[in-house]
Amino acid sequence: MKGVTIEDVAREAGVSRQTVSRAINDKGEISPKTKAKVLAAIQQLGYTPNLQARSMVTQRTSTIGLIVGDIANPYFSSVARGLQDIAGQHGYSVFISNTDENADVEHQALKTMAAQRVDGIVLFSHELAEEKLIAFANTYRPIVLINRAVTHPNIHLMAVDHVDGIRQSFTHIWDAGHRNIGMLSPVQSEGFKNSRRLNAFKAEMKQRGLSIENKIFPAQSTFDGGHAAMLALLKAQPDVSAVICYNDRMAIGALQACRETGRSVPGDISIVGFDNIRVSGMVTPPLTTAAVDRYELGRVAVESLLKLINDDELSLAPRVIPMQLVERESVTVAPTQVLVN
Amino acid sequence: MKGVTIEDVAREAGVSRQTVSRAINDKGEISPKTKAKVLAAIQQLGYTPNLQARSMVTQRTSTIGLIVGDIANPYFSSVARGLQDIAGQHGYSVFISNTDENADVEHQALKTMAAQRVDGIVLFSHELAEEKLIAFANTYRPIVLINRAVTHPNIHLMAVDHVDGIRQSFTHIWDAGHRNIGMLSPVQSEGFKNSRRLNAFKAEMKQRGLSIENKIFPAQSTFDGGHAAMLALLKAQPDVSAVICYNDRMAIGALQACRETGRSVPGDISIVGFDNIRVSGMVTPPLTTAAVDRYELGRVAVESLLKLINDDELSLAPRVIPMQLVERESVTVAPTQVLVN
DNA sequence: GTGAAAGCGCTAACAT
DNA sequence: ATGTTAGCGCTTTCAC
Repeated sequence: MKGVTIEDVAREAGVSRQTVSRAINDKGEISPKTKAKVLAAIQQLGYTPNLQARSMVTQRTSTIGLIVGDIANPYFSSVARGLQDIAGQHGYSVFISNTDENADVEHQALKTMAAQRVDGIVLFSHELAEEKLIAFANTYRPIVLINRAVTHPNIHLMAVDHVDGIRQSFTHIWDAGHRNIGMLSPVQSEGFKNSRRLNAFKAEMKQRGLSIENKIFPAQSTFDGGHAAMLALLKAQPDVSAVICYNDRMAIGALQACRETGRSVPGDISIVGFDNIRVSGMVTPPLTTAAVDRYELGRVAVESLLKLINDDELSLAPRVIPMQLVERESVTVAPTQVLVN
Repeated sequence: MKGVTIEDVAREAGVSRQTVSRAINDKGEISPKTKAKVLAAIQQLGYTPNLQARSMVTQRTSTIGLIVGDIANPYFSSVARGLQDIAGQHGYSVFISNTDENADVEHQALKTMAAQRVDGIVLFSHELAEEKLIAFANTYRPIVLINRAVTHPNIHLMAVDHVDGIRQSFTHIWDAGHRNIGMLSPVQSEGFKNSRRLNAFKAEMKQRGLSIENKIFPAQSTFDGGHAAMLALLKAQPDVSAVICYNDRMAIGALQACRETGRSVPGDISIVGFDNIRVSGMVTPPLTTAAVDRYELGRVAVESLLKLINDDELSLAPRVIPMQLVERESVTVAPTQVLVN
């Protein structure tokens, strides 16, 4: 970087540094004439204000941090895009950091953002211990925390309504007449104790008087996992007529399992995914799935963050982001089902 | 942010600011005892060094910029991930900015990065006028420019070998006995004058003595575009036996077109994609396609960038990133072809 | 309307 | 081994 400073501009324009500063920031009175002179000098020297130096005095960096599990995951990258667009419109640059959902890495990412003095942080965190998150929030503000409930004055909560997503999916297949319903769920792990989606499924089943006995098949939440779990479900429940999957990757694996075992989707079995990943519209049959507008999520997250940044006292109520069911072709009415209700 | 500074730590530990600095940066002699004392004070106060302030004096921000077309595009997000991982290992944070391949936005992104005083920039740029890029490079260094040839001492060139990718694809289907070969290409536009992939295809055809007359069908480089172009190709060349597509999205659209018109892939027609996007392994049939290791690309790009950052004098020779053909199931030997050669 | 002085938080260079 | 001085590039405050 060529080291042209405000001093150089001042000399070139024959004014003081302050005058240059005034010309740049358009505040404080300055005669149009000198302003033009300064601007010309800036142009000629190719001067770019040093934001770092500015932030030393303004205590604002015009920078925000986004911490995600993995930017290569389309879910996060869409959120990132929405966030960046709005941030950019407001003159903010954004740092992005990946955690792979590892507690230590999450902690480290937070510290780095703080060291960079970002003006605010949008955080996806599953693994970092609550007390550490709170300890951090005690020294930093504001944080927009997504899909996790940690109460703290410096943390603004925002969550996608997964429960409602499952409810919509369930209602959709229920209304199509399905009664023998299964679910492909993830395996419960250390850092993943309670799946809101699984619990929502259980609640829906219970509410309709359906037993969940032998209806829930856990596996890795991947294509292969979905494939294996579907095979298991098919074996245990040959008559299953509709399956709700934890996510689209599992659903696509399930599609594959159906194909291999000679079942037609949705002819023999209806399948519903969750997430609406890019592939979902391209598989055969195109997948019906519950979706969040991820770009919108990113947008909403920064907008709140920006408000929080601009008002130290502000505290926002937790915000719920709705889901919608994207109806494609993997669900149809139950074939020869006797409607019980 | 709680404003605890090096001064506070110094007071707490009963030493000078400089001593605190020494304890933090582990350089310059310092007695283990005082160092421990300082570290304790840091711990107690929850002090985080202000990187902005540090960079004012070191003239280094520990920050790099990545400018891509669209982070929501899996291609770029994978590159980003590779880049971030390596950058992170070296203590660098990364700013990411999207351009949507718009010249003005690209220019703006560059200026913003410069204003943030990032230590280096990895740039994907198609649209920015060459003279503007050069003008920028005159004031900023280093830049790693990917997939575009602009010669400048401050710009290090890095390009994926698309020509070789097409060559491999072509050779693959040629060796499988195909002779009636078509291509689905993008439409030539303002900012997109010469497709290296299309030119490579033409070259391969010519070299084998094949005419390109009525064999190249342009469309939007999307799923729908591929679908439409394939329909057109099928109409013009009912006997086409293999098709090379500009990218996987077009290839998947082509798959769909084949399905609709009752052609089996690869039974009747072999199809080759380009890019190896995530979906490609999941469609039916799984797509044979030319791939770059995108994570690797990001990795290699930062590694060069870091070298350049650490040596003002260094200048690196242009670097070519190889492609590999990922052989899946959309290509098979030509059915009833008379081998001419 | 413009300039001079002070200082943001830190480290490099030079004392001690 | 530790402290003191100066200054990075900018804006804020207060003179003029």
